[in-house]
Formats: sequence, C-alpha cells, structure tokens
Amino acid sequence: MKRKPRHSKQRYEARAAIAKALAHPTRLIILEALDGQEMCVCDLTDLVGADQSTVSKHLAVLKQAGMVEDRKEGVMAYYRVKVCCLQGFWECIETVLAENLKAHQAMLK
Amino acid sequence: MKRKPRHSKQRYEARAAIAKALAHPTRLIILEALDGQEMCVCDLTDLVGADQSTVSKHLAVLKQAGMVEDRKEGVMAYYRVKVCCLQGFWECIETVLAENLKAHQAMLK
DNA sequence: TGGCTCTATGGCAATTATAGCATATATTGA
DNA sequence: TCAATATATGCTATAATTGCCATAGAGCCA
Repeated sequence: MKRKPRHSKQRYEARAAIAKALAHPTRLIILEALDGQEMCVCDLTDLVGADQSTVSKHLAVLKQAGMVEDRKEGVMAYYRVKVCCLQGFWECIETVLAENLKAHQAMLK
Repeated sequence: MKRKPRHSKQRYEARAAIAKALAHPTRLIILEALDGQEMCVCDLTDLVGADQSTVSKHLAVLKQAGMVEDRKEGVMAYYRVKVCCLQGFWECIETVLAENLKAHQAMLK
C-alpha cells in the first residue's frame, strides 16, 4: 500500500527538533537530574562534568525545544523540567534497548 | 540538592542513540508510514521524495537503532516497525509542540 | 567602587550527519 | 546469458553539532 505523509514537512521538522533535543547523553543526564526538582547551572555543571559554558549551551537547547524552563534568582539560574511526558520516553527507550540487547545476544548463538 | 548521574555514561549514550534515530524528519515520516504495515524501499522512496540511496540510509539508521526490521522477498526489501511504544513518542512530542505554541502565542500579546 | 561569583555568548576547531551521484550486488525474466 | 529492476554502499561536498576557551554581563558584598 502506498501512502502520503499525513502531515506537513514543517510538522515533521518540528517533531524532529524535539527528538533532536533529546539526542545527546549530556542532555539526558540533565533531564533526568531535573526530574521532580529544579537545579542551578552550577550544580548541573558539577553533575555532568563538562565546562560550564557547555552545560549552559545544552540547557539553551533544551529550553529552546521547550523541555525545560528557568528561573533567575539573583545571580543564579534554576532550571526545571517543563513537560510531563518524559517518563514515557525513558520507558520506551529502555524497552528498545532491552529488545536490542536480546536480539544481539540471540545473534551470538 | 546535588545529584550524581543514576546510570553509566554508556547507558546515556545508548539512550541518546535511540533518540538520535528519531531526530530526523524523513525518518519520522518513514516510521509513521510503517505504522501497522510493512512497505518496500521503493514505496518509501516515493513517499519521502528523496533519492533512493538516501532513503536506504535512513532505513539503515532506523534498523541499527532497532526501530525497524526488514524482510527480503526476491529483489524487494520490506521494512516494518519493530517497537511497540512509538505511539507514546508521538503523543509526547505533540504535547510539547502544543505547549510551545501556546507559550509562543502568549508571548506575542 | 572593586572584586568575586554565576551564567550566557562569541568564536574557533574538530567531529559527525546528510544528500545525491555513481556504482556494486542480487534477483528476476526474456 | 543479458537486460531490467530493487536495494545497498562508496564517495564527496556541504551543513550541523559539539566542546572548550575567552569574555561579557549581572548581581552580590565588603
């Protein structure tokens, strides 16, 4: 059966942009750390062990994608998760990883 | 509160690799088209309107990530979705997009 | 005011991703 | 066998991503 894309090119690009924001290990660490709490850039920098400017840029990517929002308090910037559906992401990704592992092990036999 | 990453670096890289496979509009079109049915490369090529080799490479990316699997029948290759949790992905992404749109509209006022 | 801290940004180099062309491989059928 | 079709793979040019350094801006406090 042949098909046409159901949505516009722009729609798929917007969707891909969201997925792209999730497509970096450091940003996944950040999102997980922000699960249920806010943290400042300095603590996130300690957490991921990269340069502060690098962390700041990752946070900008997440913010641009609408995944997090920030709050300024004095000189500090506190970030928190803005979306509620990340749990489903993690579960799905873990499912895929488990499947891949299983398939890989089966292939070794 | 300070935190340490809950998982290993490799774990986050593996997760990011899955997300990365979803981070391209063409691959999203393909996955959506393969929702509930298998399709050959030729029809997918028509669908996305790119070079056949480009589509083949996108399919290789999705296959490598474990999102799709293929079946060879004669000279044809039929691909189908291998994971069951994509619906949650689409819904979450649409939720984020809707939130972003709302926030953007609010900002224009 | 001046120094200190925290965060964001500009710039650059290195790496990675992407697209299409050309081509290789494999299957089918005349 | 030969031609035609479907798919996969090198290859190259281009674009995007990433990390860190240097630095700018802003708040805080002596």
